[in-house]
Amino acid sequence: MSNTAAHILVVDDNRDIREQLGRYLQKNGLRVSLAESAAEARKVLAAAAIDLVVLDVMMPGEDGLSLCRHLVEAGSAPVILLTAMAEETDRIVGLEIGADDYVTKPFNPRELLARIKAVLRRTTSLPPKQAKVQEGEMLHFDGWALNVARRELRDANGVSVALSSGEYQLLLTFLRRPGMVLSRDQLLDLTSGRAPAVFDRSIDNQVSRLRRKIEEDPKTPKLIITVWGGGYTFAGKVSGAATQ
Amino acid sequence: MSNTAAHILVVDDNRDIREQLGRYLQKNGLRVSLAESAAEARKVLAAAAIDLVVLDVMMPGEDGLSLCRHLVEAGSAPVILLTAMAEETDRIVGLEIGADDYVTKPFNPRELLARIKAVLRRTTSLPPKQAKVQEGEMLHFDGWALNVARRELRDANGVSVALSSGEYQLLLTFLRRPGMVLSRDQLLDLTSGRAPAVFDRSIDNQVSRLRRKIEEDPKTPKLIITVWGGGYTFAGKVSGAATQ
DNA sequence: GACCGTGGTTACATCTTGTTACAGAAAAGT
DNA sequence: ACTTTTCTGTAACAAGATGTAACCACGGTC
Repeated sequence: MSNTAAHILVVDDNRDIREQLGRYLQKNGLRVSLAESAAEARKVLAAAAIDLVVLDVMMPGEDGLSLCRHLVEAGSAPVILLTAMAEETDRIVGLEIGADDYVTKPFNPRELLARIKAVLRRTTSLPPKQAKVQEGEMLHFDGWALNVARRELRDANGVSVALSSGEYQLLLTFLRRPGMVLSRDQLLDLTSGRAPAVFDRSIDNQVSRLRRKIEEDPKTPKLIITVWGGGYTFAGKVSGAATQ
Repeated sequence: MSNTAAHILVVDDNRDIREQLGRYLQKNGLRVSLAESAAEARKVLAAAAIDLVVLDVMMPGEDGLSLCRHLVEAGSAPVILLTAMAEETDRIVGLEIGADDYVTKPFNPRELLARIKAVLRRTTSLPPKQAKVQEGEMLHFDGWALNVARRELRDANGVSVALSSGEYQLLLTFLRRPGMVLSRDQLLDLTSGRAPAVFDRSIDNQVSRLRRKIEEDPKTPKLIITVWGGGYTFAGKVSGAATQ
């Protein structure tokens, strides 16, 4: 869980609701931004790191559902829908589109807060893209030391080993998620943000190249372990891990 | 995302609800297990890889909320609560405890399905059951030592024996449930999450392969014992057993 | 433009795992 | 006890996944 308060964006065309809700959330320890339209919301999203969006479905101009779909597809932030309609259809549509939750108006702010926290708990339990690099952050594993800011890897004797940016990115991705099995698609997304091609073997190759540099015996890897049919996992002990 | 259907556990003391819901979910491509009490649910959870639990809050015996709390704390599986009460208090309590969502009875199965999918989408985006492997967790049995984090098996002399992913997974499954008789279907589910094929002998083969590596005399196994007509059981003494 | 490092693609050897087949073992039937 | 049926062990095979060398395109340098 992050040590800084989560940043919530409230999108609602009704000023009263928007501001009252904003105050309530702020009072409960959250950082809050407000937007009165989908267009304004997009601007905020582009300019700030938003952890969660509370979104009114019914708004003039661009529909809330459309913005919701966009957010989900882009994976930018989890969404809780506000809907004035008690009709199931709309709520279900919202969830099917991929909203993380919804609340019907009129809503109890305490309930909305609980739902926000529930969604955040799931969402932030595993970091999204990549956290910002701490100043001078060092990651140690199996005798190696990675200086994150300098992108420099040194062995137990302090000898520097050059990493290409792809190798660095891959290693960092592993070190931030030790013990977790990451699929090739996830690795591709996390290292380069690229979508997988049909027969994409680029990750396999990067893994092979990285192993050649950090494994004692690349033929029997002890650090980057293959999970057959699943991907790869980093099996080494990582210390100085970033609290992300 | 997994390539196999998600496995849902429905816990409700009302037989009609339980079975109707089970059928509905199954018809919609999910694998389903049923339990009529919290106690039964715990058994199923120990014996199968459950991806999500749909849980009635009000049940005789152990309260649903108590089981829910346990599940959330252990990180075993996400939970959707079923509550008969429309009262906000209970719903909020459920969310505050850490349930991933709730649905009030009487519920629309289609909505529940949408919610299940929404929760699974979040949950499976990064592997779930993957519970936190204890740092340096070691499992010892019959002179062997399995380092869980490193996926490394060593014999009494410290000689490392290479295990394939499947063998490791199978061994871990046994070690976590010593003395318990596990059917082939359960083992298949627990090791790979796969549903059994019609004449599925893959587990037999994996057992055979694992025996070849860890049994002194694979012809007369002492550790992985066949239960005729029942499955297999691990007969060795396991120490350093994990909280699972 | 030649040179170089990087990283994706291709190709092929190798490894892993599920399937099949058949022999043997255990239970059930007679 | 003998036969039949069912289940299990495992060798052999095949499909699919992975490791990696080799190749090539691209962008940056000099």
